[in-house]
Amino acid sequence: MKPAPETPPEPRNFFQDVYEVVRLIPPGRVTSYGTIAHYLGSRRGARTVGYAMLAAHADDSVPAHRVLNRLGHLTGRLHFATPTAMQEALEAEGIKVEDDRVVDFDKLFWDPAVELG
DNA sequence: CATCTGACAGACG
DNA sequence: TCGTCTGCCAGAT
Repeated sequence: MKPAPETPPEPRNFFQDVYEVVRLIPPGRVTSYGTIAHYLGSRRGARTVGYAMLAAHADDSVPAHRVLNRLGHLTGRLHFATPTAMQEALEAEGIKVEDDRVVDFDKLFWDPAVELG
């Protein structure tokens, strides 16, 4: 048995975990920060998920444009290359966006806890 | 080394 | 019903 002086119960990389889940979001579908946080075990860690998305910019394989807040608003659109990049990326997948909000957000919602098991 | 901020969400008065 | 505060985690100053 190792003393594990600096090893928390589960040192899982939150960011890395977030990236994997986001990568699993199928085209034409969307999810929310809170849902991902909840799926990862941090119920109130939605904020950190948003922060992870910010860092995800360095990774093209992470479709950050499919992650919105719980209201279906494009909260992170200002963080993209251009203010309209996020909306255009969504529309390119067949998702309608009106007034910075995803239309039929409920129907397009993708819940990892349900879709993945 | 201490403090604040940030792409959120839920609880409380 | 609305406004305000706390919780979460990592990075920046």
